[in-house]
Amino acid sequence: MKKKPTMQDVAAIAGVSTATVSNVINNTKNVSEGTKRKILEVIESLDYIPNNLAKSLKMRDTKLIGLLISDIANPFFPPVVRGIEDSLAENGYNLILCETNSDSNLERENLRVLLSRRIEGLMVSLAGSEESHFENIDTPLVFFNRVPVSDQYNKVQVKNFKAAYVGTTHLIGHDYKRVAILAGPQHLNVGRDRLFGYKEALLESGREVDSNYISIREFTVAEGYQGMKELMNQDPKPDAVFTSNNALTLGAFQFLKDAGYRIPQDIAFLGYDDTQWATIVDPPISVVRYPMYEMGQAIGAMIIGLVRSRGQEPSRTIAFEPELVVRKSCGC
Amino acid sequence: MKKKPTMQDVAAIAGVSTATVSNVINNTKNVSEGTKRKILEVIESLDYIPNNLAKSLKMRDTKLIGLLISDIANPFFPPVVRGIEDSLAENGYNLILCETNSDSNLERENLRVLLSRRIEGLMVSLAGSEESHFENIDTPLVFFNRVPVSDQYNKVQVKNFKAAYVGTTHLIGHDYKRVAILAGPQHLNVGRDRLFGYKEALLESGREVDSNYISIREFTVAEGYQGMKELMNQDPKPDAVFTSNNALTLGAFQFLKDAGYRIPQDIAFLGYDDTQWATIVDPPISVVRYPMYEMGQAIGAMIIGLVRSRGQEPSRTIAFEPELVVRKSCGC
DNA sequence: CGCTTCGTGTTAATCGTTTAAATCGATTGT
DNA sequence: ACAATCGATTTAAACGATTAACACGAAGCG
Repeated sequence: MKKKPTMQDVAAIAGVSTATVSNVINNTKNVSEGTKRKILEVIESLDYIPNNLAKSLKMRDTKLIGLLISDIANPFFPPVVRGIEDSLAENGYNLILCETNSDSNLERENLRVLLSRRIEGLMVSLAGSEESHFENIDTPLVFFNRVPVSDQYNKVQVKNFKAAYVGTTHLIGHDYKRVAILAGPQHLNVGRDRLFGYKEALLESGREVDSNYISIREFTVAEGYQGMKELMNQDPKPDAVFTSNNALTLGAFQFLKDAGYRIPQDIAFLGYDDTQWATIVDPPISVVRYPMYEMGQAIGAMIIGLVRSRGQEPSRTIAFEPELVVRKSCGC
Repeated sequence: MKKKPTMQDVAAIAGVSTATVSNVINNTKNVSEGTKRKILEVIESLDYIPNNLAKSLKMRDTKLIGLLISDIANPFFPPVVRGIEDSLAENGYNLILCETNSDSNLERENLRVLLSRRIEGLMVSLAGSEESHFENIDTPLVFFNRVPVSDQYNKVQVKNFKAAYVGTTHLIGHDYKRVAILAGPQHLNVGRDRLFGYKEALLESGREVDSNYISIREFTVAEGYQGMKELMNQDPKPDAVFTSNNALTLGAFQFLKDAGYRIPQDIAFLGYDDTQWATIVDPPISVVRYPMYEMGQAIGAMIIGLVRSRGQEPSRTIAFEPELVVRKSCGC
């Protein structure tokens, strides 16, 4: 692990100054063919690779963007991150990934580290309802997925309200009488908005909102399983259910299978977020879904735009439309 | 987006030298209570965050580790990356993520960028069979998943041969007569080794290797679908199949469902890599699986170890054992 | 009293780049 | 013939931290 060669070394061997070396590397000034060739030879022979730390320090840019999410193993994130990465790579930026495990304290710590690394922009899916640590940072910021309410921020969202509204309306439209929902934590925008959408759909079609058919749960598979079980303990049982998150969908479906319920005869089922498995299970699951890869691209493009415009632009919000994919698990 | 305060600023306002400021920040020398408090106050009031670029430049370390994979959206990676991240975070390192899209040229380019960022270590799942660009880099290096053959490198692998061997043996043991395999690209170690394991299992139990029951495919869902279709066109049809990768598993299962085959009556099915959906489909799929999160942790721990020991240690290989999870899709 | 020791702080060089300003021949125009 | 111009290159000052070496007054000691 010997010391890496520097621009000094290259310059000395080539018999020129570092300024000239810098100029051939960056094509920033005319350098005569002769010396240029000589320098390139030396670079090659030394395996010289410029030190970007020094460059960044001097230039005050790092081409580094931070990503702060709860858990990459949550199936929602991978396609989104892929889109982000593609978008950043296209523009010569690199991604530095931090996971918060949905812990706001970890989030705050990671934020400090990222800022000390002088990231040029940051993309965040909030860990929890705490968001004060983002208040006065002067680095371009884009929230996505779990976003703060304040509209002083840039956001890339999905239309959570609409997703639940459309899903629930579809179930009502197919004449299910007792439509239940597995809802998420109410301190998260994604939890709240989806529940509102569900309620609104019921009210608009003249139904009553019956709290017995609302189960508020953490976004985990185990909670989905348990929540579904409790919903099926109601009397009368619900005849349709909307599960408002991918983990809840998985858990709920699991329970219904285990307990021997027939879908959609005993209960109609509408899930959240698509996966290739959704078409394979029996019956294929209807879902409300979003174009995750495209969302990722949009997030990446937005942060790049902000970096380029030095954060001068007013805050924007992009909201993606939900798509209802009807398969066999509910009326069609 | 005003200029960020520097240590100079802090020092000037607090009426001390930068040396002293540095010393209170890093707890590296005795500083009297009074001045320490004063300095901390100034830091607080300025929202001063140290510039890690400068620190890294001077200290010659970045606490940055690179990760080079083909595609985070491949379901194999997320749990592994989670394990890696946890392991790195525990030791104060950050992760910089690059995707190669299985393109060796992109891989080489990304490698250069990462090296110029002076990452302290690099973890790689190879893009293809080209690996020469890793030959002379003097940065600690760990390969995983898709690894080079040479044992001059550090690797965290799975026992690919054994996985296929155990799986195939299980199928043979349950008296299936015509065991087929959906195998992967033969220029990748993971493709080759799994096919070898399959063949070896057949030979050892006195069976013949029949190339009609071997379909060599790219690792994609579409190829799995197509490959399974062709296998079922053989006469006589195979009565069992081992799909040697998660995407192939998905595609093959999809085809069998679509075509109306009954599992395991018409054909026994053994998949690769576990997912929560595997227990939900009908019938629940038997699989050969690995502890992905733990593998990630091991990868992270290994690279940290190498960084700490300055790469003095001899090359090591850790190989994880496959686990056979028997569900309803094949003899049990 | 003179000498060492100790606790606090400061000075200034350094890490590896970039770049404005300066330098230096050679060429050009009149 | 002489100033002006031009192209190629060098000089040297940043960027924002760390840290060895040093400075200085107070305290300890025989």
